[in-house]
Amino acid sequence: MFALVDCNNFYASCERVFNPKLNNQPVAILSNNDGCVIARSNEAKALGIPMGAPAFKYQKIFERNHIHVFSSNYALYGDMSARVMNLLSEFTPDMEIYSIDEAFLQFVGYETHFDLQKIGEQMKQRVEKGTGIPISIGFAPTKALAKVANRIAKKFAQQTNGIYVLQTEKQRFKALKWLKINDVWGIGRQHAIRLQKHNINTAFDFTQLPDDWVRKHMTVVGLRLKKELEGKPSLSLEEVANKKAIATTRSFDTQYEDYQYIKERISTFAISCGEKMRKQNSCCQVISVFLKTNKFQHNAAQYGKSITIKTPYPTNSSIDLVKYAIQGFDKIYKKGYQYKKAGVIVMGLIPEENRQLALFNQENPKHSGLMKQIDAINKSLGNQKIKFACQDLKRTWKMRQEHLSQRYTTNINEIISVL
DNA sequence: TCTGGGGTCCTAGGACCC
DNA sequence: TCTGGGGTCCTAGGACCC
Repeated sequence: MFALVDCNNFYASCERVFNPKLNNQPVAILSNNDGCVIARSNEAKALGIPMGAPAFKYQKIFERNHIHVFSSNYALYGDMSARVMNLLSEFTPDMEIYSIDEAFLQFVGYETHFDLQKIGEQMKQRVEKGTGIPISIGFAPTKALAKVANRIAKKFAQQTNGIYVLQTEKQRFKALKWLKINDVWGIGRQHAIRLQKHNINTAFDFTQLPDDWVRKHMTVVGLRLKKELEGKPSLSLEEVANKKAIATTRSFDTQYEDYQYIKERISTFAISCGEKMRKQNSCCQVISVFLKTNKFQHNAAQYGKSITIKTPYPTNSSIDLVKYAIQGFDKIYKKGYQYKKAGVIVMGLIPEENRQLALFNQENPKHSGLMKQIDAINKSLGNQKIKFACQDLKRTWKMRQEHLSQRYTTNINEIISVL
């Protein structure tokens, strides 16, 4: 059996742990740059704040309804997530951290020997007592059905108390007939539209389609999903943690045309990718750079391009990354456009220790030691203490974060105080 | 004025190999 | 008349997730 554990309104719950006044109050969390709403408490959902709502359009509604608005505080959410995951891992060695607020747990052989409902109650208690974060749990024979069970646990929290075990065929039929097709995990907007055209309106309808049709229109991904919903496990637990691609991309505070400005941003993004790679001991073999104008500015000239560059040898040296990123940038930058967003993505990641050496092109052997020192200093003295000369040394680029809460759990100066 | 960021997987098609 | 067969690797683009 699989369990899908999901933190309820995770970001909003994190804010509430350290600010109990927010309990039973509407809370909304904004994306980077305070752009749009990416998380809502139940109260905020009830007030009709949709996911992805642009903050500036909803300003009045926030005020009128006394909605507590926060900027994203990833230092806090990331740390709280690690605590939740840590507690969950006490219950089984087989765990896949699926996202910042979700994990799949596998219980092999438990169904005959243990009462899953009881285990669920223990997990819930442990996490809520240990972190203050409320969770919902769905148990089922496959991952996709565990997702369904979790949805039921949450939707009917009054009856389920946040835990639902989906085990019998009767339960499965009932659940699939209840679940709308566009709410199925793995069915996005495009597929939902096509399926609805064919009069497929529930998860159950979907499982009645012929395999060939699903395979043809939705590839093996769709077919696997169908099997999963039928109760035949087709997705396994994926415990490996290392990422296959790493990205640093940002929207700018406003539009920029200036070559030097954007070049500095690209350099900083490349350096950030280097830091992230070194953290997981990876090197990249490919680096990709993109930039684009503001797609919402309909009367302005639009331009967007990306370019992919192979590095001559696998690297995670910020010095090299900046060099190749700028080479790419020079090729795609065009004068005369108002740029709003850019990014650097590194791909083809391989473990640092077994990289293939090149015959003629070698990484400067001094880089690796240098990077280690820079990382160590930045870690102990604060991020960005050491910058590269290609970065803006005077101005510190800042995201708009007007409603940021404290880093209660990761910074000693911002620890909660009791008066 | 203001509209996020970071991921995964799959397929088709082209270039290339023997 | 008939012009092979079996691969790999890479990339762009599309779908999806949180």
